[in-house]
Amino acid sequence: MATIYQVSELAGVSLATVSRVMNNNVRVSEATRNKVLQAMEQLGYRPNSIAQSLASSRSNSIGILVSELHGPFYGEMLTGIEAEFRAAGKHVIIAAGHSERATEEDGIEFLLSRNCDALILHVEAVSDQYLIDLSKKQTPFVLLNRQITALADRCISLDNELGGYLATRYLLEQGHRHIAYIAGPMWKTDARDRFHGHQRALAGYQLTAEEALFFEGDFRETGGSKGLQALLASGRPFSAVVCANDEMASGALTAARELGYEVPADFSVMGFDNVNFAYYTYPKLSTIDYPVSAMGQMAARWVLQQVYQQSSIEVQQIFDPHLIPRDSVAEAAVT
Amino acid sequence: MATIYQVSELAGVSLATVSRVMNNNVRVSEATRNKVLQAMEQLGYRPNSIAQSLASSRSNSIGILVSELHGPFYGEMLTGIEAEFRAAGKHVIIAAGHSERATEEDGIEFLLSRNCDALILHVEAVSDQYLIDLSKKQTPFVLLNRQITALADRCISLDNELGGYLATRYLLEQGHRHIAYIAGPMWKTDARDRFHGHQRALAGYQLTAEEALFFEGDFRETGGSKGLQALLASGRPFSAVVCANDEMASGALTAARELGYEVPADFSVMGFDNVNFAYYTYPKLSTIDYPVSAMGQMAARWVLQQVYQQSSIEVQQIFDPHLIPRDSVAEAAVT
DNA sequence: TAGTATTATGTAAGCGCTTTCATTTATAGC
DNA sequence: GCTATAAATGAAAGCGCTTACATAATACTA
Repeated sequence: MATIYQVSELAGVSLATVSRVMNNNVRVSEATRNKVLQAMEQLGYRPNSIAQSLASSRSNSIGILVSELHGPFYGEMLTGIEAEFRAAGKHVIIAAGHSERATEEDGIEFLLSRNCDALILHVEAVSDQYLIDLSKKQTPFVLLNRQITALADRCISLDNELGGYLATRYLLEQGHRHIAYIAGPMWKTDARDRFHGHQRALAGYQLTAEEALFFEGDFRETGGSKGLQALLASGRPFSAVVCANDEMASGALTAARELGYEVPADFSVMGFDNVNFAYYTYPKLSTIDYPVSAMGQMAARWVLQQVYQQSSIEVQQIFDPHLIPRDSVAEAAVT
Repeated sequence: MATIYQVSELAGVSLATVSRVMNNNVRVSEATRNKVLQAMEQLGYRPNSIAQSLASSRSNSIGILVSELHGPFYGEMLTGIEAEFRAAGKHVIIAAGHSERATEEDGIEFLLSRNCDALILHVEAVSDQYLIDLSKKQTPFVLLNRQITALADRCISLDNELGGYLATRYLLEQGHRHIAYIAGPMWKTDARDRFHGHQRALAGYQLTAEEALFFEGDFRETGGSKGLQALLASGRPFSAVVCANDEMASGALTAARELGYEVPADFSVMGFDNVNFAYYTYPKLSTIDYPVSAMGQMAARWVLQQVYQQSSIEVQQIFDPHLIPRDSVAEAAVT
């Protein structure tokens, strides 16, 4: 591989000049620039990004930590991130945290050791304090899908409360008055926020959430099926159930079918997230869209703006979810 | 950040010695090693991987090019790859090729410019010749899910023909004799191979594929629904349809329902790939499992073995698919 | 115990760039 | 035409490591 030195020789200029041409430094005359460009072409020169990084103390790499690389969610996020950085000539190093504290901390440590210029973190298990401490170190980072007051300016998240509100309001508008709720693990902020939105929507109709119609699930399919069974077993009538995510909604759908109920004829089901398979369930799941790709892209922009000084870029920190009506919700029968 | 120099000062040894303890070079006495380790600890020293790379001309990074980062397929693959490399202290740089020639070549160029030690490529649009040319350059690479004779030793792929065979044989075993086929784009090798497997299975029962019961789809949902409509319109009776992938199978399922047919009562449907949502369709899709995560892992091992000389590692190049029976296939009614 | 083979450590030359500072060359002002 | 100023280029010092090669310390042999 040709080096900058060979280019400089062939072009008959100094190293420094070649470097200037590469970095589009203004201080090069047209004539020289052309000579250099031609020499590069001729040698098939490609800069050594490692050497560039060492000399400039910038790796042009951004570390991404997500919980999983598979699954319907993170792929979308990565897509948004990668596209944005690729266009900017930066590259992305990925690591998986598997929602476990030790693995997440490990992953961050790993990315840091890779000299990333910045980090985009989607972490669940690590403590707020850990992140606050991390923020005092060198490497800047953004947090996706997490709100920490002390770090508010580096958080990009969804208005989960609004999403919860929209889901339940939709059901109310369809005439439902007895609405069951299958929540996520309530120690997770987003699970709590979604439920609060649910409560607010009910309050708008002078209703409150009934204790007997609440089930705390685990954001997985089994949580949804267990939840539906528990709800049914409670004996309290309901005409709709909102699930705090699509996995649980899918579980509820399956359980309903197995128990001989028909959705949405017997009761309606709402999901949350609009993951890819929500479209493949039967009936197709009505849900709340989580604009995860856009949020990933925005995280990338935050980095571009804060770390690489691309100041023209606008950053939006809070995203709004919106309703995706499909087939799993119907109007309530008039009682 | 502390440098190796500061460590060496604190420990009272030379640069070289510190470097040796880092690289676990044997030629260091216990006493010195401990002194150095302690100094590192004390300074919170972390080696600068960029400088290491420049000096050793090894970046410890592996470039991954996949078609998409989202979707049910590539995430699994990346999971397998990342886990393997992470454990080996290597890192992964990802880029998306979007199944377009220019973007794929671009992506490869990009990864190359990042000084990757090796590449793992899942490319569809780039020509065989391009890859053969690439193989003559410095950077080694493995090909996932692609067979090129001239590059056989760096191909890791699924036995698609076998998969196609298994799918159809299963249907035959269930008593089906009139089996329709919705293929992928026949210019793609895997689509062709799967179809050949189908033919071989039929031949085993002294049957041949009927022209009228063949439809060339596009591996997408719409291809499946259009395909089913065309098949139905042909007027030829069939009791089962095998789709060359799960997306098309899902499309067929939806179309069947919309046209008033019931699966598997009216006819059975087979998919291929076993992507995550295959479990969420109704009825749950019987399909052929594509061990994509294992294959990703194997690609990573190939790299570890070939590029980083971890010779103890075994590499398997051809993977076998296997049958996943679920609910979309039933026994054929006796005629 | 001298002489040799080993083993442990140090010295210093890069790796391929960026960037500061100094120098040369062109442009302008009078 | 000569100085003052700006623009273009060059020289060279790193960036933080690895790795020959040289040297010093220790162990082994006869």
